[in-house]
Amino acid sequence: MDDQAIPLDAETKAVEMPEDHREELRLWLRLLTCSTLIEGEVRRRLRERFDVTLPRFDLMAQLDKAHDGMTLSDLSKRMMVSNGNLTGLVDRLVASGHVVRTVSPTDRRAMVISMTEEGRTEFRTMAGEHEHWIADLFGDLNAKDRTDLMRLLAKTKLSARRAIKGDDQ
Amino acid sequence: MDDQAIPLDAETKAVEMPEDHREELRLWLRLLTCSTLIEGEVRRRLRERFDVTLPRFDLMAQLDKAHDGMTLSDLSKRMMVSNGNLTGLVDRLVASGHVVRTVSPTDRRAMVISMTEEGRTEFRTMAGEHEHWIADLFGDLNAKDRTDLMRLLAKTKLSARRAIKGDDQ
DNA sequence: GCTTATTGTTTTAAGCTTAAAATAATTTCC
DNA sequence: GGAAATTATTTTAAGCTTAAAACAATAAGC
Repeated sequence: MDDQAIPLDAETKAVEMPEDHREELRLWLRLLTCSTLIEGEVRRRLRERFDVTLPRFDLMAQLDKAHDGMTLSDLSKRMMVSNGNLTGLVDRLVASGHVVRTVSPTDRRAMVISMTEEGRTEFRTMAGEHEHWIADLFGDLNAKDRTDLMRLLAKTKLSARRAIKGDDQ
Repeated sequence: MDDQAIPLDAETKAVEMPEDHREELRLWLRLLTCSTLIEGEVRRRLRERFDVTLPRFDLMAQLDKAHDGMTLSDLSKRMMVSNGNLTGLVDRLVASGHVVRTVSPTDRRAMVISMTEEGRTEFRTMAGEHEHWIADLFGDLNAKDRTDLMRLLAKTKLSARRAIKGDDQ
């Protein structure tokens, strides 16, 4: 009866009442929606305009930054995908002539993946347009919005990493 | 030679120089990283803890909100995935006893998907833990951070929708 | 009522993704 | 130098995802 009348301090409340985390849930759903929405559109345009998939574009984006190629493991870490996934992805990019596989001169287990000349040229064209798409998709955010969002996402990333790191050791 | 010495006003600059959109690009990559990081962890925990996949969890989350079931098309719109995708997803959830298919009484083309009693019970357990995971993952954000991020993501979502709507009509 | 267009779903083919197991080469440690 | 552990990659099996085509039922326009 008196539940609502008795004021509780934050500590007591945290211990005695089941906490309400709906706000965080809504935040997560909104973050996911934004991400899904933009990613889907980028996928659609990459296919429509260049007949390329997002994973292939992402892989080439990594290779474009590294001048002397990268090993599968490096790519795997950077792209946050499994090694097995990359095997097939690289197969298809080799078949289409965008990248080549070479055995590492220093480690015979490792494969070094590098872009071909044509792959690089084609990627740069795609990347140029891609940058404009992103600018357009984020076009209604002003300079302050962008700075604030950047900072908050950085904080979110750290928070998530902290939660992930801590959960099994 | 004098390029750097001549000051240009914003308008002139915008027209004559290739614009630099690296900031928006970094913003997008950071948004995507956050989303991927959290989503990956949620997937991992759902599998580990309940042996369920994220798409199945998401589908059940939609059904849990709608008391009298939903048609495939409704689910497709809400979940932002293709119809064909849902066919297989529902197949598997029917096989595991979480949901049932019934033909719509008003439209013989439409299938109404609804949760079974056991499916609902199991989902609520999962949803309860899931909410805590999210609260933990976002745990380092204070109340103001959350409000600000919520607002900025809403703005981003609108901006993206505007850009998507406008691009082919 | 009949034709046409629309809507709802499934099928198909291709590609993406993962975890787990298998394979191969290197490094570490006696 | 040889056994054991680690590291790099591939294979496998299962599931997710999409676009496009096929199919089925309903709605709209005459």
